[in-house]
Amino acid sequence: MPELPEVETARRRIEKALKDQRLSDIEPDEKDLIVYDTASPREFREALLGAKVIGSGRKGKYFWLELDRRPWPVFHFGMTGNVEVRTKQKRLPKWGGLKLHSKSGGKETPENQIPRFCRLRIVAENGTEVMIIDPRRFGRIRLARNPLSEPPISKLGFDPLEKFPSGKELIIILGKRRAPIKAVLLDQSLFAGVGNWIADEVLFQSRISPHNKASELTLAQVTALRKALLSVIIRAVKVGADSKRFPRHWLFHARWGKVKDARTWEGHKIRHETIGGRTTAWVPDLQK
DNA sequence: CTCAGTGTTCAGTG
DNA sequence: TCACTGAACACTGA
Repeated sequence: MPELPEVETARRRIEKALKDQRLSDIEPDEKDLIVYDTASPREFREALLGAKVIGSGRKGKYFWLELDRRPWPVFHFGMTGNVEVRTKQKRLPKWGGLKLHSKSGGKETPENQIPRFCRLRIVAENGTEVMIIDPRRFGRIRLARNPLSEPPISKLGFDPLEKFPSGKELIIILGKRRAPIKAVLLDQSLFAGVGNWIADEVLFQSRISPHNKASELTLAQVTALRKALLSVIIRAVKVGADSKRFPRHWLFHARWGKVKDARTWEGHKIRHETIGGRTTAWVPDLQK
């Protein structure tokens, strides 16, 4: 579920698992189960093998590991990427000699198997394993000498957990955009890390219709939007992107409810339609 | 069998 | 050049 909170949570988990460790294995060796944008799997492997992890970083939906030498690996989870960490003392078998867990559904992967849809395994010298899981394979990996200063990260806009424009600054930025605010919120060159559910949640909480042209929002609306954006993201990060711990009143819990045409939020009908190329859930009764 | 899906990129249009 | 739109990508689960 990779929007900013999920990516930030993954980054923290990976840093905790690998910090101060040397990397002893990267698998698979040659097969590219995940797309490498700037390096072959072999180059990627060579860049990481033997290097020590000294930290990590993130901007928007990208994150990277800081090593004791360059370049560094940069990750993007695409639509369905995630991470699984194992801190076993005993290593799993080598990739080539084992079958991936093939059971679908919520079944636990047996300890002696690699999880279904695992695309990359990073092993540290103490046996800790970090596995990138990505069913749909929209995830991307690249190498960068300085992730923040080169594309695609250098093209990102404001990360809400770092510097973020004031309401008055936002009015000016949005004033140039004729597209629906929903589409503009998804523009990573403006709001790095905002994804589909966050955009919907933020519009809902600030009571703004996703159809409004960005340039036509009032200062009061932009101020409310800004406040909701920061609070939703900060809160989601605080609970480790665990949606079960999102506040009860969030639209999130209702937007994909089970009964198809009966989804409501406190009695108000939720409408689903495509805006800015993405399915949008909103509450016309409340969002103007 | 068909279709939507928590993202990004690229081609085409205005 | 910029802003914007829609298709493509890969694959599962409803």
